[in-house]
Amino acid sequence: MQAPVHKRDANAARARILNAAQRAFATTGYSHTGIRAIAAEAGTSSTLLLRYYGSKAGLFEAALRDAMAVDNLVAMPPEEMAQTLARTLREEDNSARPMLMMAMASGEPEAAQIAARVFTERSITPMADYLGGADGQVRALELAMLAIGYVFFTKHLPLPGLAAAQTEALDAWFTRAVLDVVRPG
Amino acid sequence: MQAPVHKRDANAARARILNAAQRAFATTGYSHTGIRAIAAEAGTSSTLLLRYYGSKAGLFEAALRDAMAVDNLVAMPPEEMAQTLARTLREEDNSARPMLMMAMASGEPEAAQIAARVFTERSITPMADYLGGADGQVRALELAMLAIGYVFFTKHLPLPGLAAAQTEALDAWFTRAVLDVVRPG
DNA sequence: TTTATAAGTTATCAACTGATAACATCCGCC
DNA sequence: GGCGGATGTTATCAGTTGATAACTTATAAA
Repeated sequence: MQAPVHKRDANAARARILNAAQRAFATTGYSHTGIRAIAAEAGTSSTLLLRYYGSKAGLFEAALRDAMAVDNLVAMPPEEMAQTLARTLREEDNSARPMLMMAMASGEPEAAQIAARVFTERSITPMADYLGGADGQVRALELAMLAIGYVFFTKHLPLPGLAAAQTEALDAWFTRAVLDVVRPG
Repeated sequence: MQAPVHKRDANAARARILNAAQRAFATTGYSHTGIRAIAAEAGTSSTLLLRYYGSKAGLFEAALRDAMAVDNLVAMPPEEMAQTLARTLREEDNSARPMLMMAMASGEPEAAQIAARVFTERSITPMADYLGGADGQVRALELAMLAIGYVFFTKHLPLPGLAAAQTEALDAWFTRAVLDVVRPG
């Protein structure tokens, strides 16, 4: 047999696969990302990937669930939370990754259903609890709409002719809109 | 040969194909919509479809370009325009169709590039001209972000546990946000 | 009436996809 | 020390996809 590149370590392999999947799904989309490509990037084979995660959809769910977390956000005071949410979504690609995965996968019926469920569990619900009140869930959804819209047109779709000055203005508008939702009135 | 269902009429066939494509792309997505399925729904064959539109991507571009138009909107006074934009996006499925097609197709590199180009030409630019001023384009993009976000979570992704009362509250917020962009200050 | 061409069909290809079966090998436990 | 399960690999399948070639038939102009 061909000498294995990595030492035998199932946990490490699982982690490598999960990481490769997150990157791939967020950049190439769902149906255009083959399990062979993910496995290759993780330095293993598609068969092993399937053994660990059951199916491509299972891997997608695991990858999305792992990437999506608002724990650090809901530990901050409201104003700081809003600022941080807007800033991380603007600057760090990793923060926008779950949103990108959702947007990318929303075209595939199977993946879209998974995305909706995971997003509700891991983002909407905790954020609604954090915002509190009778309209907590509605406001969490408003944040989700803003976030998807912003990520969609800044990171996801390569809009031709989007100048830097416009990006700055959009950033300012987005931050203001998030603040208005978090701290209404 | 089998008796043709329709009389020979190239224009009619083209139109049937375009219509079927718009419906299919907006509901099933891009990669999950086969040209065979579109052709069948149009009562013809995939070969004819390809002869008329060159390729699947070509058909997608034609369908999107045909569906996407803001002519009626930019003929209204601002306040009415905002109200109409929000209302049609809320109520009529046909109005949200271009947005759905964009959201669905954004996961496929090829289709996403087409969508970005067509959307810029047919929506962003005319809307920017309509809004006018130095920040016209930025405000047009803000509207686009709001629209995509709203459509995404109300029509596109089937979020489990989204009650009617919440939908109403979201509609109100969305309408208000659109108005704030169109008529700032 | 003849004929060129547009309109439409059937058959088929080559590539890729997710998934499965069968096989090889390393490592911990008794 | 050897045995069994976990870890990993290769080969292969069956289905689907977009696209093309080759073939028919209706229609409109000369």
